[in-house]
Amino acid sequence: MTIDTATAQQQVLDAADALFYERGVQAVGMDAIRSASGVSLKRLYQLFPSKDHLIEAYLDKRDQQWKTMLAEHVDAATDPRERILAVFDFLHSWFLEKSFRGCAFINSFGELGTVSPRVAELARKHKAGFRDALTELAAAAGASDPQRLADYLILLSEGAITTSAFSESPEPATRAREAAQLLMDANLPS
Amino acid sequence: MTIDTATAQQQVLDAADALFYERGVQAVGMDAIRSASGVSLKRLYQLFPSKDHLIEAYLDKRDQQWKTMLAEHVDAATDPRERILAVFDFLHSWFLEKSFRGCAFINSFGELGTVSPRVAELARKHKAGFRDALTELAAAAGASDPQRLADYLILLSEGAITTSAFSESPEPATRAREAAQLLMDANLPS
DNA sequence: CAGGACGGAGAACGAGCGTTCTCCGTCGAT
DNA sequence: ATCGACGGAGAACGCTCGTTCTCCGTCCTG
Repeated sequence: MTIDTATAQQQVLDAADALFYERGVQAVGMDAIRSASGVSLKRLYQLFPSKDHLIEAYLDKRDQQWKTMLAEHVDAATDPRERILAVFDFLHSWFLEKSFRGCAFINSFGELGTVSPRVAELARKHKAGFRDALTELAAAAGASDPQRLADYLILLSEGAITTSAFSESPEPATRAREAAQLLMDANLPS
Repeated sequence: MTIDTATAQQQVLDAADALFYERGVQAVGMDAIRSASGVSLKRLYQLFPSKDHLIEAYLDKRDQQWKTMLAEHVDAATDPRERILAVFDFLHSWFLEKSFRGCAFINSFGELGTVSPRVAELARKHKAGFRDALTELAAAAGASDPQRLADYLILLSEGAITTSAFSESPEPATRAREAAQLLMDANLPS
């Protein structure tokens, strides 16, 4: 049976996403992706000329997904402080996913950061995007030094992500939320 | 020339430590360790029966080293609050090392956490040790809920480690130190 | 001095990887 | 109905890896 290009691409990307995220990029072979996606190797290499291309597409997809889900949580709140706290509610719901295995960018960077400039760049871009979003939220909440508050929030978020991945518990998100509240008390007016 | 067992073991472990940490465990072959250590493959396998054993020894070494350096920084201070802040001074000096590449346990866990229970266990043990140390410091500082304060400090520390690894800057340590100070103001008496 | 245990250098082996190729069946165009 | 472009299944290729083996020189022991 022949599969049309768009859905084949989708199936490959979905399979790659699940496998790369669960086992790490290096531990997953192209054969495993072919089996999981049901797309033949030949077609797979027509869609993505090399494994590196597929890894990039995987990270791109993760970045977009992450941004979308974050925005959904944040935009559900209107009060500026609540919008900041929504970041940690987002993390909490993320940590509850059965497949949660930490941040794909941290993991990939740990694996390939020194050897693949492209992966390092994508990881940095992802984190920069997060920092920009937090800075904007901090500014909207009236922080006198939005970048500084954003940096604090980043530390809590990144810490929660890795701690939750290790402990296999969503609790770090609620702890981070508490700490964020205390830091906002110290860094926001009234 | 023949090398005595103890120094051969040391050379292998040093080479493995440098290479594993820099490039990740999976990306480094036994041949690279043999070249870097100057110990023949045969002897290498007498000292460490498999690569897995060597990885464990590498993580053990990192754990001990890390604990020792942390203790040195903390014990240089006497005031309980200063002893907590010394944790972040330690991180800062660590981040300044040219070879700094994030936390070896986070990196290894990202690579092998799902496939090697031994690595996962060692990583969890390392982090548990850090948490115990912070809890003790928080208790000594008179925190009403030492575990809670310790959890906040862990989030800041882990966040600083990964953020610094990404940004290749030691600044996250000073930001984490600031945030820790604010959180201590909110969680410690007087 | 003879024998043998040991270590070094690196070849060898079997497995797995990323990537390409072969073979064959299908299907649309003329 | 015939031809040709295309896709699927998976074999094949070249490489690298973890691990073992072979060969040879060295040095300690009697």
